[in-house]
Amino acid sequence: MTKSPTLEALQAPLVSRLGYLLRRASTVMMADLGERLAVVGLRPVEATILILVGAHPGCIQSDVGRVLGIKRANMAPLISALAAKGLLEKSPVDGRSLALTLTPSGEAAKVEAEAVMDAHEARFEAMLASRDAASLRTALALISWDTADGQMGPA
Amino acid sequence: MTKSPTLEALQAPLVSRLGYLLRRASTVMMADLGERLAVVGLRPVEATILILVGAHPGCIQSDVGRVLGIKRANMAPLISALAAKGLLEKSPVDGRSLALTLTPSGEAAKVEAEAVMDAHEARFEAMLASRDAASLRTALALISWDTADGQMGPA
DNA sequence: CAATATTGCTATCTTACATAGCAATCAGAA
DNA sequence: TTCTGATTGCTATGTAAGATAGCAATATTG
Repeated sequence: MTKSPTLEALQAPLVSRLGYLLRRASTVMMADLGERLAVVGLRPVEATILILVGAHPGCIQSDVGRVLGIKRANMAPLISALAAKGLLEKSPVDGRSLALTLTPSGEAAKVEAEAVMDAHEARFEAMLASRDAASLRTALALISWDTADGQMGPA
Repeated sequence: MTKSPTLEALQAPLVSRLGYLLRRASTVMMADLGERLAVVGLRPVEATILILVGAHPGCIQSDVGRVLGIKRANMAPLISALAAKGLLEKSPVDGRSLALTLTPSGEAAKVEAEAVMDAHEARFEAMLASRDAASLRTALALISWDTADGQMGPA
């Protein structure tokens, strides 16, 4: 069917590249996480927000956006959607900032999401030697914080 | 009473998560690569294709798409654009498949792109202990190939 | 040969993310 | 205090990656 080079051979010049592997691995994990979270009715971004707000009740919407690298413009409808689902509440802390809190069902969703994510991670971590897992975290953390402004990119 | 946590504290529940770090690190590296390649007038996907075709002259368009996880529908305009830029040539190998080859200027662009990517990678690899760099590749490769069909996701 | 699969392609939809701008509000300097 | 500039939430809109659907031509297979 396919002519000369096998697909393995074709990608040879790429598999040695760190950035390529990173993107690939990230895609694979995101896909897996997406599927698993869909069962609970959440997208990865939403689960992330629930976990973050759950860990810091009353945190400010703009701060959440800053930490996750989500722009104000995209943050607004995201939070509104979660609020509309009854998972979190917005309460003004001053004339402009909104403090976020999980509702009881939001708390429940957060717990579910965390369980899903734990299982998800465990599956992948099991593929790695413990030495590699440790180094992986070290390396990824170093790369992740390597931004000009210490500010993060999109979540 | 929940005071405003620092951004560092806010993201605490996330930095321990492998998938989160992966996505972040991937974004950081892609952003860097994007900027650097823009200088040469290429996007990451385009550079990747040039490198791949350059390493395997006469390879089939559909195979390139398969390896990079790019769907036929999106592959067509991508290749056409590179051909329109005079960087590669399509030549029918049978009634339906197209063999891809770099033009001389495509070859030049590929060399430039490879230089840019080498520098790009060196910069990030320099941040890591050699032990971590090695483990990082091992780990990423394992995660990357962990797909149901052995087929890759989007590039 | 007939049935099926593959390839390249166009058109279109969805979704993540970015930009622009607005009204309200807060904070710091004069 | 008052003026100025920055911040917050928000709406509307643009852009770009990727996915889906379907077509015509061709190749492969039973």
